[in-house]
Amino acid sequence: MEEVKGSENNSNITMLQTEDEMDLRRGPWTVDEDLALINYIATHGEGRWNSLARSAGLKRTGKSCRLRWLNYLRPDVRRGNITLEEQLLILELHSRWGNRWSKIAQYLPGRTDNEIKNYWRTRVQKHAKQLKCDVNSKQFKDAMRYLWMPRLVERIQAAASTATTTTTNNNGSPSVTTTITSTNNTMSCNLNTNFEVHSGNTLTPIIMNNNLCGSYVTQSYTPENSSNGSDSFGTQVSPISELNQDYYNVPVGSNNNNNNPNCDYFQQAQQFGFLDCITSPTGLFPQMDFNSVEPNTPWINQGDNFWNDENMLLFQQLNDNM
DNA sequence: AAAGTAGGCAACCGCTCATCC
DNA sequence: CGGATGAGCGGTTGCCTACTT
Repeated sequence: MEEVKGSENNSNITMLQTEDEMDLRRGPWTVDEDLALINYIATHGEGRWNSLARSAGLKRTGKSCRLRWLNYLRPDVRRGNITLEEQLLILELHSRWGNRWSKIAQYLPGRTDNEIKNYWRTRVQKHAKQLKCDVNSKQFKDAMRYLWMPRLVERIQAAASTATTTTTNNNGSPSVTTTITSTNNTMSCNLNTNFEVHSGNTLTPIIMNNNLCGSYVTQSYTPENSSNGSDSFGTQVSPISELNQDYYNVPVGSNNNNNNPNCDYFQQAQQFGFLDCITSPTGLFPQMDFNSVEPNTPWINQGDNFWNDENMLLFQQLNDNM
């Protein structure tokens, strides 16, 4: 469908519009339009979108050109499914900042705010719908933090354990060795980075890609202690995030020197220290043993069908204990 | 196989805020 | 100071596709 701005049914509006405005195109972009925009920006650079649209001969608003460029035509836009690592990062960053899509997008190189927003509105809200609760409710936030996000971590670990045993990155960075061992109280895992899970307590980053990145404080997470710093989403903001405040202001930037951009995301995630917050709170939910993970548990390859009977039961137990 | 339905996503709109001239 | 412009955000629309009936 190719719409032209200015409705025939609204003569008053039409009369007020200039001839150029009436010619403005809407709807899907054509290949020719894309090429025109790309070529113009390649020659003249971006910015000043309204004049750019006119100069490039595009019968589009500057706003439309800007959106098309930022969300689709930019060379560094990533296409394809949101990865597990990206999902994890989105969940955590949204828990901190709410619907600050643009800010969240800064930490997912190549992903646009629109894409993240769409992901949230379709996938995440679908989970809330399955649980019959509001996406902004404490109930759902707890489910995300204590069920969904730990599962994502485990799925990432499981995927890494099968996909990468010993690999060497093309850029010559240190090889990634993935080993998952599970004991009663501790699970150690190397997954781009190293960390440990301590039973019922916290997840403590140790080394970031063979670099010790700042000081990390191990802390216990206590859901009731909401007075100790919580954001608009009602989730815990750990002191670690304050220690690493610089990371908030320094977007990841490009991934052009790394063939595995997910490495960046997960590194960011751990730099935030958010993995601290997604293990079971001590004593409050002892039946949730996130550390005894079997690689072949049914949820690992079930895609979005996360809320199976088992997890629904856990969700119910979580609510009973909160 | 055809029709209906639901989900995903690109694109848009309206609004607000910041910056520049 | 005020207008123009850019940028960001929430919400919505409409198309396409996959799935279901």
